[in-house]
Formats: sequence, C-alpha cells, structure tokens
Amino acid sequence: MDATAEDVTAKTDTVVPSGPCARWPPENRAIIRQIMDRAGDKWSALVIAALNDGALRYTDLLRRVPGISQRMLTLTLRHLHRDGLITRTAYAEVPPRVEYDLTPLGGTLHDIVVSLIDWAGLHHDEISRNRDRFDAAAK
Amino acid sequence: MDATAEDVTAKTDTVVPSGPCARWPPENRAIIRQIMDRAGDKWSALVIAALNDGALRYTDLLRRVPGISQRMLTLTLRHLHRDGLITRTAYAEVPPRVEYDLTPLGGTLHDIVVSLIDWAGLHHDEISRNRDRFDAAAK
DNA sequence: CCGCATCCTGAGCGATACTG
DNA sequence: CAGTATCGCTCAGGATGCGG
Repeated sequence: MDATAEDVTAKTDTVVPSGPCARWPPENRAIIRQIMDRAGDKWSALVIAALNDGALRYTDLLRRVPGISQRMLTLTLRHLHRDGLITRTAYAEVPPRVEYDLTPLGGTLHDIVVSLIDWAGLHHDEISRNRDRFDAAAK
Repeated sequence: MDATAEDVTAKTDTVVPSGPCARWPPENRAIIRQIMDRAGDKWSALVIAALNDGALRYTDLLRRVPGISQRMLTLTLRHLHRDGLITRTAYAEVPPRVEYDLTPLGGTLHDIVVSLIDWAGLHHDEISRNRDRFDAAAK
C-alpha cells in the first residue's frame, strides 16, 4: 500500500489549474484520494452509520450491516481503527467480547455519511425512474 | 447488472432488526446499495464536485479531475446522466462541443459530496498521524 | 465469540489505439 | 473535440476453514 501511495503521489503531480482538488497542494491529493476511497468504499459508510447509537459488538455489526461478510467486516473495522475513526475495546472475558465505537473524529464523518445514506433513501425512486426513462430512450 | 441486482435483492431479504438500513423495506436495499456504490465510486464524487461553477466540456472535466482517464470519464458521465444527476448537451458545431451540467437532483448530491471532500481535506493530516501511530504500535 | 489466513473469481480500471 | 474499442491486469471481495 505504501509503495502505491508514493507512485500515486508522483503521478498526480501534474498542474491542475482549477477544480475541486485545486484547493490543496499536489502532495496532499494522493492522501485525499485515499481518504475518499476509504470513506466511499463499499462498507465503511454503512459500518460508520451503524454505530450511531453507541458501541456495538462484532456480531451485532454483522447483523446490522446486511450483506457484509466476516472478512470484509474485519478488514473494514481494521481500516477504520487504523485511521482513528473508531475505537476497538477487547474485554478479557469468556466468551471474549469486543466492542467498537466511534471516536470524535469518526463522529464528524458519521454525520456526512448519514446524510449520504439519507439522500440515497430519499431519491432512490426518482433515480430508478430516471434510469428507466434513460434505458427506454436509448432503444 | 440487472441479474445481479435481482440476486442481491433475494439475498438481502433477511431480517434486519435495526441499523441504518432498517428504515427501508428489503426490496429497496439493493437500490440504495447501488446508489451508495455509485455515489462512492472512484470518480463520481470528483466529477460532481468539479461541476460546482456551471457547465463544463468533456475536455475541461478531463483536466479538472486529476488522474481520470478518458474511459472512466466517459463511463462516469454516462452513469451520472442515466441517473438524472447531470445533463448532457451536444451542440451541432464544428468542432463538436458537448457540455455537462448538474441537474437540480444532482445539485442536492453535490452539496453532500463537497462536504465529504472538504472533510477529507480538513482531516487528512490527523488521519495520517493516526495511521503512523497505529502502524508503529503494531510492531 | 471473535477474527485471521487462504484460495479464487470477476468487476473495475488504466493504457493504448482508433473513429465521426 | 468527443468519444469508442480492445487488451490486460490488479485487487476488491465472497466462500471456506482454522485458530485464540
């Protein structure tokens, strides 16, 4: 991952006169790209959104995020933990118990992610109609 | 794509007692998933963000979204157009000219996407530190 | 109960070359 | 200028089984 990050930095060092990325210097573009990819990847948003009412255990998350596999939940949690967006607390009990919760930083992302999910829920019917109309017109 | 969508619908038809997706009936989950994937895919957010100050031509977008390839710009624009998030206007001139702009619906997503990009820009340094700390502690 | 390791498939994406 | 067509690859992500 580190090697690719450096490559990206080298490649995106082109002149960008304007646009949404022009606000930041070139060396930050790769990092912002990475964060965008992380925030927008298939599961992070839903996991963050699932933590809106307090800490949850691994198995609870597995249930509350429909369709996620064990593997992807584990990976997503580790990434979010690494970025400091969630905390991981393991209790030395039998059976073992691990709880995940949002950090303050994760909470700020949480709000944005929830608004995105709400947006999808609000407009999915309109978008479906648009798609049908587009596909019909394409024929 | 259609076949997989139906499969997903069938598979996600399980009971989800709570969580961020519980607000909507099961048959909408697949559609919301698709919209989330679209909104969070590698380029859509940046293309939408690039359209903040009015219509842009194909080549302008190619310049303003650093790193995007012709192929991915074409595909992204077509998807966004199909979903009714952007308009496509072709002028019968020589040389040809095509302009893309946000629809009102796209504008509502634009605001969310911009806040996400701003979030990434605001917190990238903090996240980088978190990653370094995490990686150091892992050793 | 929690979660890591392995294998495997295919969608996503980039590079390149070509058209109207 | 604004795309389309094709090739090739990387890697996300699902399935399964094992280990603490």
